[in-house]
Amino acid sequence: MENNYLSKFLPFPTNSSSPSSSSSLSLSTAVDINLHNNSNNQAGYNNIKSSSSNDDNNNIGFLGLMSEMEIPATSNNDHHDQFQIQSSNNINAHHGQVMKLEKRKGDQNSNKKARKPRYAFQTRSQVDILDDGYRWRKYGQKAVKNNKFPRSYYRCTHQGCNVKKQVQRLTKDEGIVVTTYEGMHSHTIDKSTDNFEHILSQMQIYTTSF
DNA sequence: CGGCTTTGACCTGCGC
DNA sequence: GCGCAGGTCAAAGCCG
Repeated sequence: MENNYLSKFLPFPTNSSSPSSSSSLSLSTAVDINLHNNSNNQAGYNNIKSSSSNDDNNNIGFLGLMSEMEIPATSNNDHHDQFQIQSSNNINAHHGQVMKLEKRKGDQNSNKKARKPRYAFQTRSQVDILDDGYRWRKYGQKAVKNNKFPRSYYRCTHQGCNVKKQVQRLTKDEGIVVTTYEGMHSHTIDKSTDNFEHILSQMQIYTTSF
């Protein structure tokens, strides 16, 4: 049920499985989720807040999700390139950078490559890396304008899986971590994600009608 | 030794 | 055209 719903938005299969073991995260209170199905409905993003009314360092509040849903395969429009997280901080997770799946040398055909949808999660957490059960390799880190925290770039290490994610902490609220997923995992979870599943199970999902 | 992180260089797109 | 910012590469180093 919820999992099905979630799996619609999450960049990974949410088939509940994988029992026990540890991860670095814990969750002690319920959190609210607000799912936004694309669109310009960014205003609501600012209104998302965690119901866990505490700032306990160990708690994770899931503050929101934004998604850039499927880009019409045949669309030739470029404006899809612009992906923005808008928060009170003006995080700009933007950028229609063409994915360089191959070497950067002379992109032979100048076709516009459609970008994969990206999903941004805001979480309140002490740790930057949410243990979602997949294995990630960090491949870059960049200073971000107007943000004292760098943005980190990760790629799924599973063979043939091209999923990427970016992790960035807000300047204005250092407790908030924005994780942006790009692409879909084509495989099952690599390691057990007890706690993450726990997190998911405690999420309260709010759907807004558009 | 293999897997991972760090980090500077490089590439690309965009705005002026 | 230039400069800036975002995104990626890849060599070097670290660690178990």
